[in-house]
Amino acid sequence: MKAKTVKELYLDSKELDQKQIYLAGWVRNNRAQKAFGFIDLNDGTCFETLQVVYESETLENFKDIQKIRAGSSIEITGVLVLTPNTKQPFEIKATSVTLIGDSLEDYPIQPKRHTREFLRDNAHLRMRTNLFNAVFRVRSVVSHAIHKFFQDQDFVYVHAPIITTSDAEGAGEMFQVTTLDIEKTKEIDYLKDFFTKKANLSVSGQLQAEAYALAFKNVYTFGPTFRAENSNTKIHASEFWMIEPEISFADLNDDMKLAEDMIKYIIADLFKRCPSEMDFFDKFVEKGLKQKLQKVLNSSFKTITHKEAIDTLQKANEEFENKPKQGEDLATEHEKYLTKYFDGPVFVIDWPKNIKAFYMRLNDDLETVAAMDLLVPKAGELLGGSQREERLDMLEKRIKEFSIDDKDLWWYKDLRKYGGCKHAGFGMGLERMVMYVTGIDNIRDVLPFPRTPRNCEF
RNA sequence: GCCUCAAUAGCUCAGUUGGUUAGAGCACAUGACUGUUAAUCAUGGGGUCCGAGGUUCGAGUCCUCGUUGAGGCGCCA
Repeated sequence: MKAKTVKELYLDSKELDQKQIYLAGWVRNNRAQKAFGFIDLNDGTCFETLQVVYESETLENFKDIQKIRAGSSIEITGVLVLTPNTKQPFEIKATSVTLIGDSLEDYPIQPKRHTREFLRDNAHLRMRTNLFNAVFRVRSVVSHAIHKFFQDQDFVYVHAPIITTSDAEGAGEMFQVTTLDIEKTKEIDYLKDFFTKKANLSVSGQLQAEAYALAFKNVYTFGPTFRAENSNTKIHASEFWMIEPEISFADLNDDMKLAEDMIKYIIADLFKRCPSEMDFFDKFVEKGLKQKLQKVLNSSFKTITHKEAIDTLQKANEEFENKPKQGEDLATEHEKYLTKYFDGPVFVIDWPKNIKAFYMRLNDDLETVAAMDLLVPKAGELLGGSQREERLDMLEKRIKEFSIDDKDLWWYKDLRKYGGCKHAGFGMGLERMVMYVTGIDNIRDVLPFPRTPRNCEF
């Protein structure tokens, strides 16, 4: 008999009524009574569990089945029975239950509430809980939705290099990559290192994506990103996944439109494909989550300039620890106020040129750059992007202003010499998107095995 | 990197002003129970009170240092 999955049973329960079923999975809970008992079985194919009923009359090994502990893997055959008057729409009346892999007495995942911290310490087991099962299925579905969104519009998926010798990306501290024996090397000579120069893990694939955009028109990257900052917050990790689309013959408005369309596409797809998971988050993680996301789907994102943002903050009847000032960066408390004030995602555009990266296009006021940050509650800066400086003379001027060593940027400047055009792009942290749509407020709980300062277990 | 807080049974926690043998619920084991669904009930086993030092007649409790974790800020996606 071909094995069924729990998901298939839920999809076809009416047709399968009274049919013999074979399937395998893991025991979430086992409630044994004198002459019968109930097993909640999850096989990983969907959020729901399947209730298996076993009875002493029909099962020779009834006494053994009663003792099967949570976490054990089992194989069962039985008859599907519709049960419209109970909590679950159907169940399986077992004709055989076989223990495949026992779960020892000290199994950490019990049918009870655990703290997120404890489950983080058990990252190899935590996806067996309702919460993390839902989180990591959603992470997968969001990733797929992102690919669909771009591929359906003929964007080319570019695998940006993970090792780079360019130090000019300017997006943060980098992890060094070397084959030198650092325990034995006293004076470091990079000419003797693997790449004959100092190499690091990439903090962004953007510069390389620009090169591909100027051949394929529209491209995106989607891959791991590494940041070595000693950053201890709920929204930072040392290893995370980033999506970086880059679009040619496009300006900042096109860029913002793309970001907004993408976010709405992801949310709509999630509602369609993960209704059980979204119900669970709405009920147990963030009350009102679904309504919040529904509202995002049905409204246009707000846009304000950096100057207007500071004005709003200065007029606010609120004591900020960091006083908002024109020409200066927004502090976390400012971002939080703005998202609350606008009650939804808000683009902040036209940032002072000195606090943004060298490659961002200078606006006609010569004071601001065509940059945008999309702020959302919980995840903070969900994505950030800009129109790129396509004018070679302006770019070189900006590189000088930032005192950047541009010897590694020759190829990047070439892109302005040979068929350059206006282009734009943004970078979105996948984890921040997953946080936003699930209501989970710690990035360590949306990464399969999170890497943060002092933590590289598993 | 800075600041604040925390660490007691496998898990979640209580533990009074420093005072006898450190408790509860869940989990686990044994038993009871004819429809449970975080089942229920009874009985039982289970402790390096984070580590090292110190104060004291006496430390889970007070002090110092360390480790780990959490929250906030900074940096960023």
